[in-house]
Amino acid sequence: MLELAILGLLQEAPMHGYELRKELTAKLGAIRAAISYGSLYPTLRRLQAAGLITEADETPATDPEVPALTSRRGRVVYKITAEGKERFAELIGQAGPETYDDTGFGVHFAFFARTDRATRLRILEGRRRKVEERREGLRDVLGRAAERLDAYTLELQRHGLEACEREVRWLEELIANERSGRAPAAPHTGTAGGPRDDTSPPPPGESRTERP
Amino acid sequence: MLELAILGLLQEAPMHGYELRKELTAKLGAIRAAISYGSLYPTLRRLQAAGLITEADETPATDPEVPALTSRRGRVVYKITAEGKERFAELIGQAGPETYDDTGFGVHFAFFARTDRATRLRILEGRRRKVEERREGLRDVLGRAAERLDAYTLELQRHGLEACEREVRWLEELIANERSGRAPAAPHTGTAGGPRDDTSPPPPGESRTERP
DNA sequence: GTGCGATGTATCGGTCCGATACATCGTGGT
DNA sequence: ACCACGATGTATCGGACCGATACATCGCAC
Repeated sequence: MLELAILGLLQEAPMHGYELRKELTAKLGAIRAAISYGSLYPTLRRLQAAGLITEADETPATDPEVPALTSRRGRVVYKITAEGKERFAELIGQAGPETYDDTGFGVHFAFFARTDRATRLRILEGRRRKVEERREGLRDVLGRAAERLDAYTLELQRHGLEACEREVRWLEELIANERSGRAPAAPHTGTAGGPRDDTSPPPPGESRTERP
Repeated sequence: MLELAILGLLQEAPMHGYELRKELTAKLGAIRAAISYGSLYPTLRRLQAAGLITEADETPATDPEVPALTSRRGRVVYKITAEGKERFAELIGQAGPETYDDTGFGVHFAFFARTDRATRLRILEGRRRKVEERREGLRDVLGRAAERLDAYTLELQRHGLEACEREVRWLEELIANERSGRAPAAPHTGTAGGPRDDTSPPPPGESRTERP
């Protein structure tokens, strides 16, 4: 998942590790706490070894009025390669079970602006299915095993069940929006390249949120 | 976290790995998907090496009318030791940052019936603080960086924000209940030993649920 | 009698986290 | 003039947990 997220972010602008972490934390703040360096740096090196990203020379075109202090100390700025973009497209569209779990779905959703509607619908529906299964599991436990469980455990299940129900409702709204062309897709202002699809009118006034 | 959960469950009854997994999945179904064998079995062996659990002879007193087929093939039934109980008490009451993250809090909460009210309150409040911080972070992003983010990312943050708000409300109810002595603590019917505290009247008619 | 799904134990590689270490930059205090 | 401190920045190590996989037996239905 980290790989997908890094590739996605680097498509917006070249960045060094520290910056990547901050952006990632902001973008995925609803999903996970904060990305750790212990996974970030090794992944960066793996990606570079695979030719999906390369080191860019500092001062990435932006802010050229302070060119004097080029390559500020040890910073390593990465940028995505053509292979990296291909890989991203492959990853963002792929449908494995992990695409639908909490983290996987969250990351995919965060980069929905870089996919086409068909993919978005497929992922939204896969996620809905998964959450519905979880919901049924919880209902089962609450129904069949209720007397075996203590009140706190029961309360936990009830809370989880409600969260599932809420998320299913949220997903259904999103699915309906996609189907009717009213997707909240504000075609990103990034460094171009993204599939940027169909007409995409104003975002839904409704809001529900996700916190897997 | 797995260690705490295993120790907690084995306090209710001796069990073998497969059973442990099923019970764990039922009890923690609101928190996490399913505990994997890849972590369960190694943890079991670690716990045994540390003297916190031991192998029990099959046919654990229950169901003595079918004693003929004792030790059904390769099953290894574990039971908790006195040291294990001590360790559990230590773990359930301890307050680290990970006690308040999604998984950690969930596991602690699932075993709330085995702690005292003061500990429950401390954990509930720690969790509330953590969720409030997350909530503030999301509000910040939504406020300050809104125009930099695409509509999907924004929608994700909104969903996350609502989930945080809901959880804080839920936690506040639980805290109020604990304070007023109306905790949903149905002293477990397990194999005794648990701290089983104060008077604990009927569970709250209210229900919210948690799904970290 | 035989095939198949549930029961059951076990290992391996991989991903990610948390702690830790270390160095530099810019700013404010004294 | 000095320096302390917090933000910036890169890096590694051990550990927790997952997903895939392998393998064997039990009990039941056909």
